[in-house]
Amino acid sequence: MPNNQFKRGELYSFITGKASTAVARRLQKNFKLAGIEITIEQWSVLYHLWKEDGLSQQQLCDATFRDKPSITRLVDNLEKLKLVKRVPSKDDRRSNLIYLTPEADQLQSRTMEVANQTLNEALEGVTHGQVEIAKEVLHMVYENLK
Amino acid sequence: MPNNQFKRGELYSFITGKASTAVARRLQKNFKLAGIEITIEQWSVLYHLWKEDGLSQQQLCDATFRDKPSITRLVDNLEKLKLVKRVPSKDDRRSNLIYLTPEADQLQSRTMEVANQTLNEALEGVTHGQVEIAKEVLHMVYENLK
DNA sequence: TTTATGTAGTTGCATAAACAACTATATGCC
DNA sequence: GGCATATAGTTGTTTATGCAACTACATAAA
Repeated sequence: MPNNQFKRGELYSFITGKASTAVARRLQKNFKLAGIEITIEQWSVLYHLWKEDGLSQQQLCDATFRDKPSITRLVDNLEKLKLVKRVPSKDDRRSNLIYLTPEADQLQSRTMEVANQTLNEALEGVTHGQVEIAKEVLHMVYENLK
Repeated sequence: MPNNQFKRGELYSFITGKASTAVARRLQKNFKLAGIEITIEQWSVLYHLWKEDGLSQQQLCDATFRDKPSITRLVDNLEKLKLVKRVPSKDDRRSNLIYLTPEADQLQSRTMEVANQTLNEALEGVTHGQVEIAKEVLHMVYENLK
């Protein structure tokens, strides 16, 4: 079924490229326009900390689908920006718990607003039903490969 | 509609993260298992050159949705690997035309086979109709933000 | 023909990813 | 207790991205 192969190939390029790149760049641009000087990778870490503070680096790895070195360096950079603090865990001395600073708390509402606006831009003209199916497909792709 | 917001937020994370990361990692792993020693970014450039040889770097930018510095460096690395050659254009002396080497030609069939296998793994259990809708959504997202 | 403006490509800098090798601490078993 | 093994986090190296500044060439208008 060569025709189907070709169409799948297109999906492939969408999944790995075009759409996610476009979303990432627009989000970064909108952060900058709003005067929010963080990267989207840093944002993806803060996003989980805003939901629940004091996560370990390993928990951040699981939440953000990154490996340990990536989280080490993202936390390094967030610490440099004074947005988080590493606090050694008392229960397990190998482990750091990551806490938000007041500066990071201040950033939350503006940042989430920009993210929501960007999402609305991205999904303009897309129906709720289409979104549900796209989510299902992307979820199945993830489950197939994780 | 806060419930819908939340569900959109999930799509967001799928588009920018989970699924595309999983696909990229699996593809890289499968290349390595097959003894194909290129990165998926290099592959995405070769992919277009296999379709049509002698593209300019600007045409590769458009085809791969990368900026010019990214293509400059990908072509640098592909040249180091002796997979492509820069040939100055005679029509426009600012422009390089990128040609595949015999080594790159040799790589094509194995590489495309691995890519197709990986795509089949990724889409296992996903129907043709679902794929079409996911493509449509990702395309609209891209068009909304490009 | 000169000048302005646009386009192709390169370079420098900061951030991030994948992978491998490493240290330190915890846990489970003899 | 003491040893093997697992887990949390760090560091080094290579590759890649985004942005800004730059060079060289092309084109169009005065």
